[in-house]
Amino acid sequence: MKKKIFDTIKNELKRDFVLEKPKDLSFGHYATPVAFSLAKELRKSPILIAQELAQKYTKNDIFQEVTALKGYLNFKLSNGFLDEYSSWALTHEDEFASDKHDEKILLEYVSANPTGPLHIGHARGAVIGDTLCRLGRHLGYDIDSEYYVNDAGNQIRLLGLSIYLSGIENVLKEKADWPEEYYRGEYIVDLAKKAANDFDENIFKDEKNIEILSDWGKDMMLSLIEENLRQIGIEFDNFVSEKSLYGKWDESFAKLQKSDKTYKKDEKVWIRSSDFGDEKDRVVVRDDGRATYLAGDIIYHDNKYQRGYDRYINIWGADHHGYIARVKAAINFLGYDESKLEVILAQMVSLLKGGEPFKMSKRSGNFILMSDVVQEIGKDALRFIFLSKKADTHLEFDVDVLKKQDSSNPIFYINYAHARVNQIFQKSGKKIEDIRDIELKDLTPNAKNLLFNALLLPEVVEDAFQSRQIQRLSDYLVSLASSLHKFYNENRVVGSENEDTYLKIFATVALSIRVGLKLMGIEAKDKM
RNA sequence: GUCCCGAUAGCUCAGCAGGAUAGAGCACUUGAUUCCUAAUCAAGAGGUCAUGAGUUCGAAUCUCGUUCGGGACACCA
Repeated sequence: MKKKIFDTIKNELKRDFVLEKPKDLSFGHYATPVAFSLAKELRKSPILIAQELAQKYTKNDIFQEVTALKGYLNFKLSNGFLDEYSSWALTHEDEFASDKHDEKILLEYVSANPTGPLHIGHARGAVIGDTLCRLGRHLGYDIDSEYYVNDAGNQIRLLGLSIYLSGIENVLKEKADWPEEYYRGEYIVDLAKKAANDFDENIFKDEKNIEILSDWGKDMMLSLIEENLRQIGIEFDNFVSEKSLYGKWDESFAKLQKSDKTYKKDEKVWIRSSDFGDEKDRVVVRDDGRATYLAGDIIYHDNKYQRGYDRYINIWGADHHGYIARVKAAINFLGYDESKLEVILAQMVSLLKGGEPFKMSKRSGNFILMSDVVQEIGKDALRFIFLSKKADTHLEFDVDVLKKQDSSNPIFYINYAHARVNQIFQKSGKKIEDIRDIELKDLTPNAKNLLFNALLLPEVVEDAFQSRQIQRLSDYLVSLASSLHKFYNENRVVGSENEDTYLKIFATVALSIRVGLKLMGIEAKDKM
């Protein structure tokens, strides 16, 4: 809708301009302050310019009225335009708010270490990533989602060791000698017991078995993580194992060396990441010849770029921010365009319940499990809360609020609007097919504005994806639901002379809510 | 010390490449139900947009400084 209007206006204007929505719909549906920027060039008052411009749009099917007010140019859409669009949308639900784009995107998210179940912080990145994926695909982007599995290195050995020691204590009932760092938490004990069952108790009697337990534990954790993800409606296209890429190190390393951005110092190999704003250069190969953790990411990104996407999006926890510069540097040194990589940082989450804040820490064992929160408030509420706040702000929320069944709980409020429309249709005894092609006549300003709001979904979806600001979609749905509730309270639908007209508008509202929620991974309810 | 993110109503947060009178929800006060679910709606009250300067027709929004809060600063992954 916006695109069409933009083009129509541009046809006359023949220059770039900003199209915005006025604060108050009584001004118009769209507006532009273009006269202000023209004022300087033309050396005329913006008020006059706006008046002259408004004249140009008198003959037009899309606009009912174009007016100039205090220098602003306001466009009021015609009933016919909105009506036609509404009819189309109601018969093309799957295509509504969709689009076509050519870009191929690789979206990497979650990528939590397979050393424990997902905690609430992981869930935020997971939900944001999954929703971006849904939005992008609906808009016609070709997106692959990917989970990078850190299945090599110390933390995996630490997992095996933790299971091993836990087995000694909890299965063999002997005293174990715990090192300073190890994984805590119930799940380690569970793993130890399961290991005793799957293998044999004797596995805890020889330190050589730690390696076996590491590998086995990693697999167990990965399938637990996949199960956690399924709980909130997330499935990945690919899982890429860090370990499996290690064989390619020589190849990637050779590319790096060609760039003359590597050098040897103190028997180690460094990359000049400080050229890219990193605090200092980083070691990629230690003096004993072993590659560092960064090497893993270098191979992985080499691998990603070899697969030839137009754009790469990584969603990382905020604690990884220091990593962006060095990974981008490495990508550049490998000979690729690092600007194709976009990193979204998901900030920390604090959870409240009864006013008590929890801090989470993966190592300490007192982190909040995502699955516990899902159990408390359900998948939909969890998804919604993460999608209703900007990724880059710290988020604090109270689980008790999301359990409430009233307007303080936004997901409930939206669903209620959707269910309400459904109930009204049932009362009226009509179906969408009965009213979707009728002509809307004599629309009151309020009815027209409600319809207009419902038809905004496509541009909101586009904007939410392009700007990676998903909260714009959730905000929109809340305000659309609010408009519906308001209209419902002011107007009787069933039995009124406007019944069909209102049903059609309501159906359009419900359509936007349903499609919008679906893109957020939430199924709209027909009944509360 | 360096870097990243933030600071908007009592609380939790929006504010869309600067634009019309600063928004929502919660909480608070008041009102609406013989009628489609009042699980809702309406009205009221509540703000020096942390702070100082700059840019310009115009700043919550852009730039710089300051203050406060959170986080990150491994040859660990």
